[in-house]
Amino acid sequence: MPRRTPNPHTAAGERILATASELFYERGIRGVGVDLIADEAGVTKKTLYDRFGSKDDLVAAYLRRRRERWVDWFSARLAARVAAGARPGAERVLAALEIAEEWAQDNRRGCAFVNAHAEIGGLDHPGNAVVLEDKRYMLAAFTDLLREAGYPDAEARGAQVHLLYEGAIIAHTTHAQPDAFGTARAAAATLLASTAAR
Amino acid sequence: MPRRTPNPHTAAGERILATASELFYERGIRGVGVDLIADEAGVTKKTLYDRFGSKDDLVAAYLRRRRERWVDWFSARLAARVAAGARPGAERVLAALEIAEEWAQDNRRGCAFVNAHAEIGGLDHPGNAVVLEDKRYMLAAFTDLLREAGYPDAEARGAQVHLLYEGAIIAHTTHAQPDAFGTARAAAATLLASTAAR
DNA sequence: CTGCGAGTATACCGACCTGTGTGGTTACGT
DNA sequence: ACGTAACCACACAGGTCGGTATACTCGCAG
Repeated sequence: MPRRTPNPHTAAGERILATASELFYERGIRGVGVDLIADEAGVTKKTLYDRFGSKDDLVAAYLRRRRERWVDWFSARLAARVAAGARPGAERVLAALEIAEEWAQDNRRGCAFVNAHAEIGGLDHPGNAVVLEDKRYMLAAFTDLLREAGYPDAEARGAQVHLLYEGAIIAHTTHAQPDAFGTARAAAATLLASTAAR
Repeated sequence: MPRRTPNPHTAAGERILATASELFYERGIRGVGVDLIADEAGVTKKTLYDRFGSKDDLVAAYLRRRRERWVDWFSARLAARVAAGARPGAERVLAALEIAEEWAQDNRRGCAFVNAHAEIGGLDHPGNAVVLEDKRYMLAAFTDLLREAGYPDAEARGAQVHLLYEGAIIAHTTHAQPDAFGTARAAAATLLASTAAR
């Protein structure tokens, strides 16, 4: 066989992915058909299938793209805070949670990976790996921030902060708590102060 | 008008709701058609629409049923722990998190309300109210547990524990953390000890 | 015994779904 | 100038979606 899915990185492929990304996030994966995506992208279904092979693969590409964007944006934003004087440890963790809140303001449908995981039934879906990748990345981000500050229990505390982060996204998106990220930051501050005071 | 959706509480209606509840949770709301539900319940589509009016209303009924079941099970389980000697405050909060973990073991697709919220696009969907209801209930459950123990900052600490609870469910179902609920309990213990020690 | 609600079976509707196929056109590199 | 990749337009397949319609049977309470 030549190539199963040749190379999506063409002008039309880019448009398809951009369109699909917005539609998938806004209306849900199952709520969007490939016809609509092709139409909105100004492309025929033929081209879509030539570029991406299947809807499932397009979904996986969407998740990868979204993850890429988030990682770039998040790390750049965090680096800026570091450059602006955020000291290692608690200060940087709280900054990370502030950045997450900032992002959540513009993404009212919540975490794309949680949503995708909810919509994707089968475990064999090519998108599931990306979902897990994202969650593990954020977990590692928090533990790394604590480890670099010399916290002896960076693993444990990082995991705890990670739960606060995930919970805040849910509580924010479902409107369960009006100031979910503020709550998360308060909790994180207490947790990290408790360690530092030891 | 006589009655928009007459009365779902008939023998067939019960079978429909039971079948729909399992299918909706296991395969996702959008992943299940009304034809399948009717078939599995041994009922015609006519009957299904006579009982529930629309798929959206059936979805709302599913969420209400699921919430009812969870509230009953959770509160009974918690009452048993109280009867077994769990003291007010941290002990009961940790017990609640243990109960949630127990429940999560048997519900591998995670929180039905989070999943539903992810699948339901429009804010006008009759199921959205139930989702919010559940989240607010669990938030109140934690704050109540702390208030009854005389915590001065029951509101704030309860909200923080609620985030840990929501985060643990996400981290557990996405396999982001192997022992998400253990992590949540450790964090909750630290938070509540921090208050008590003050 | 009669009236009625509940449920049955079957067929249908228009719209939508993912995916495939056949051709024709444009643009670009060699 | 020629080949090739990318793209277009159009049509179609086979199936599912939510929802409706007609007409029949059954059990039971008045």
